[in-house]
Amino acid sequence: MGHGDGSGRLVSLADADDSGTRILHVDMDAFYAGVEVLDDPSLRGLPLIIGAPDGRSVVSSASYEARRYGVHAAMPVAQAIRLCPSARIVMPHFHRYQEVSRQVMAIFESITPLVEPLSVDEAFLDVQGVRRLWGSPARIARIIRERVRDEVGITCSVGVAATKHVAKMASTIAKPDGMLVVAASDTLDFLAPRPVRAMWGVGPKAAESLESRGIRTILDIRESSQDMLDRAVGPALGARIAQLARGQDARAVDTERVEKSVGHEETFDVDITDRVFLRSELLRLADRVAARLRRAGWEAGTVAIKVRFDDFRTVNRSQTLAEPTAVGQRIGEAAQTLFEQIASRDPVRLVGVRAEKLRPAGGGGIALWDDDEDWRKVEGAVDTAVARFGTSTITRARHLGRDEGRGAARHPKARGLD
DNA sequence: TCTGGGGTCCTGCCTCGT
DNA sequence: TCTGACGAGGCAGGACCC
Repeated sequence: MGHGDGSGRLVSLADADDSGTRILHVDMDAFYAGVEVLDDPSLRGLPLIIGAPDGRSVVSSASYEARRYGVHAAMPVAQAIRLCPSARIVMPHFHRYQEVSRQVMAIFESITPLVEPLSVDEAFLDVQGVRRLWGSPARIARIIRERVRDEVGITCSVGVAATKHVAKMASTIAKPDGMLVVAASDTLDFLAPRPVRAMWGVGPKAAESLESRGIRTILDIRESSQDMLDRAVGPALGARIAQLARGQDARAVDTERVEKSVGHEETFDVDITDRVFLRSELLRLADRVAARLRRAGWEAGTVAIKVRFDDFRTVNRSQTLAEPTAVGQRIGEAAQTLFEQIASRDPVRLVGVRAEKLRPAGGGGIALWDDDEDWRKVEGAVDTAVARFGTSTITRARHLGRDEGRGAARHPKARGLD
């Protein structure tokens, strides 16, 4: 287990017992704020709020200096400014965060091929198979922390444990800039005193329901009947937390997670009653969704919309399409039809469009590859597609088969590009 | 006081086919 | 032909995560 090192950080001792561990959870510290400091060192040590200063935006990330004032992610920026008037407000630079994220993930992948990114700023690593190469899991965790700091310039926290759930909890406790190793034999003692809310998957509602029944710690979960847990949080979550509380978590590090839906939504600066404008916004969002689908080589089987009214009431509508599609116009028309089915004419603060039930594109079209071997599917003929993107950026083009998505038949115009 | 945007998963209800 | 049971799948809402 770990200890405080006097700086407020939690760092496991060099000879910490890591027996029975194989999973690392690595989490960047206040990632967006860290990247902003990296790019502008004059911000170091200042309370930073990452988020748009106007409109209805919320805090995307806050530096630890700002967090001391009670500022946290998802809080309205206006409220954050009231709590910490001296904070510097920085507009988010999401592309830059993606870029730094790729650097960090590349370090992980240079250590082990078993990397499961959870988001831009965190990942699970399974290091069982690379121990002979790099050493014990705790040693690998130290190497990663050093390399991320030295090669990228930001800090991260690492949890080392036998399971994903415990590794995740350990990294949270170790934050910021810390590391916590939980040997397999220490798992139950580590979990026992923690509040139920600390478990991954237990949010405010589930925690409230458990606490109202006197279940406050993970030990309480362990000592509760399955029936009681099921009544509190439902059978699925009840079964899961019962297992996790006993340190049982068989989930492997999954390197091949596939997207199940793709969507875009937008909150307006002011609430909108103009139906024509709202319909055009749905079409615009549908175009963006469709473009992403085509880039990824997917088609949508279902289109869903989300409408949030001025009183924050949220309505979802979805429709399964007769034919899957990645065409913006068709997704947009489906979205508009769903929108018309909503009777309320109250002012709208948000609309969203989501493509669900994704499947590989197989309805024909053209696949175009670029220099980076990224490919996108384009509707229409090769002539139009190649002319649209220019031969300088296209290295290969191929007809997509109707059934298999990437059929082999080649258009004469694609010859020479392949 | 004000509540983003991108997702996943679960639950309950309903319809439909067998 | 009618009826009830049952499972599958569609749909809506909500909790949760970063």
